[in-house]
Amino acid sequence: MKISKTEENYLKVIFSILEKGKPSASTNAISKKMQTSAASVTDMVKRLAKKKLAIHESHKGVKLTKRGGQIATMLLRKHRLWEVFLVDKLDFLWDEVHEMAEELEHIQSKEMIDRLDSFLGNPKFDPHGDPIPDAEGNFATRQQTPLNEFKVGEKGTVVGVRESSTPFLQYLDQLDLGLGSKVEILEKFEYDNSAKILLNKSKEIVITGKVCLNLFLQK
Amino acid sequence: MKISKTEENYLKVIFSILEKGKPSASTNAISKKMQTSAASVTDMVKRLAKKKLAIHESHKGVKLTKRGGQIATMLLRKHRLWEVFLVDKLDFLWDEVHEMAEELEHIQSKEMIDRLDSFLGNPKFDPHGDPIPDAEGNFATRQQTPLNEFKVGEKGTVVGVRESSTPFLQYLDQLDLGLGSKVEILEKFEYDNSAKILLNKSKEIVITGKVCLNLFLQK
DNA sequence: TTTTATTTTTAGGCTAATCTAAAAATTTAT
DNA sequence: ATAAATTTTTAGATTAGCCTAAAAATAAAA
Repeated sequence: MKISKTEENYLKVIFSILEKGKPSASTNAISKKMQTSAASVTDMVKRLAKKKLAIHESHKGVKLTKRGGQIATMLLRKHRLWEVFLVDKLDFLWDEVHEMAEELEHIQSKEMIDRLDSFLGNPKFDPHGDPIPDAEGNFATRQQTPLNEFKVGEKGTVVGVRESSTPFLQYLDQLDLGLGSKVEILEKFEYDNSAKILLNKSKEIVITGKVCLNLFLQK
Repeated sequence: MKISKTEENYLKVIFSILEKGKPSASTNAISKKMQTSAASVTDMVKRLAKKKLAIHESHKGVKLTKRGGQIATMLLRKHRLWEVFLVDKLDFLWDEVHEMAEELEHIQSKEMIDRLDSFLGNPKFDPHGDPIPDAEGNFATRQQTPLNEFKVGEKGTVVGVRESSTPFLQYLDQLDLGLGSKVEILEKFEYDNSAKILLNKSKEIVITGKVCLNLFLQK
């Protein structure tokens, strides 16, 4: 059975909602992420259910079947491997690759993606620190904590970002605060959740609460 | 103006027909190559004409506008560069890459393809010996002659194939007669256009008229 | 607990790309 | 030059994916 690019995009969005711990993805949540009307979502969800990729109970949101989840996972694998390719081999910056990977992730061949994986040296994380599923769909796990949960005096290394929008990533580049940066918390300001940090043992900077919330560090 | 994948495929097919020296591409010729009905072709050709990508006079076939030709050329560029990537970097065989390249050629970013070009070392020919247009759309030319036009005693190097179907390429692999092979014509048999050749200065083999017709050599 | 607000679904329509069958135009052959 | 064959176009239908507007179901508030 053939799965269209559009269907794949819905599976990805549903997967990303379920991944956040929700028991099911609501029509509205999906329509917001997909930038389509709620009516279109209902349409598509029924089609996915008919293809045994999703489970849909009227007015109760949608879940993915095992197969639906596998497809979504392979899309993440492809997306993230292509991002590594674009950054490592074609020298793009981490904030430039998302759109291209959105297209590349729909290329079919499993053999190709497995070879790409090994060509890239079987990376475990993409340029934003997100884990890359292996050929069987297993994600690497890593002990990581959002910066806002760190206490004064604690140290860590930036290993991921919660959000990978271009403006946020460019802002991090400006701060010189990319993946691999060493951070020590010097002060925390409760009234706006900002913090003063020592960056790479050399530079003291103040970062906002939003940045603290969106950076993942390994202690 | 957005151009769909389907429209791109039509442009490619029309371009390939015009490339063979035809003054215009007929509805029937296009429908055969596209595996669709003639009626669908008429429909699409009108759409392409409305978008100023093609010129269509009823019952007189279709030509491409400058822009239509440019788009087709960029598709060839993308297709052939991806084929080089798949063979040189991911170690696929020359007969395995066509289908994957058919998908990859529709990825948009011009910046990406230019970087891919330089990552691959600006190759001038793809794994089948077909010329790769540069970023401005210029094709490399090369003095090449089909093997059937060679005379007894003449020598040459295989630089291209007229047809790149999987069975033909696999057959060439079996004969050990890939790109770069050195060939000397020992005998020509007129009754069926077959020939006896000395391959790589070491092995004498007989090849059929069809093979002679489909191999391009540089003298 | 009834009213109000929100969410979801249904109904009906649109466009791109396809099809088959039939009509019109062109080409080939007698 | 007219008939026959072929090619091309038109007409009308279909499917996927989308829309808006209205109806139905559920959740929130008074």
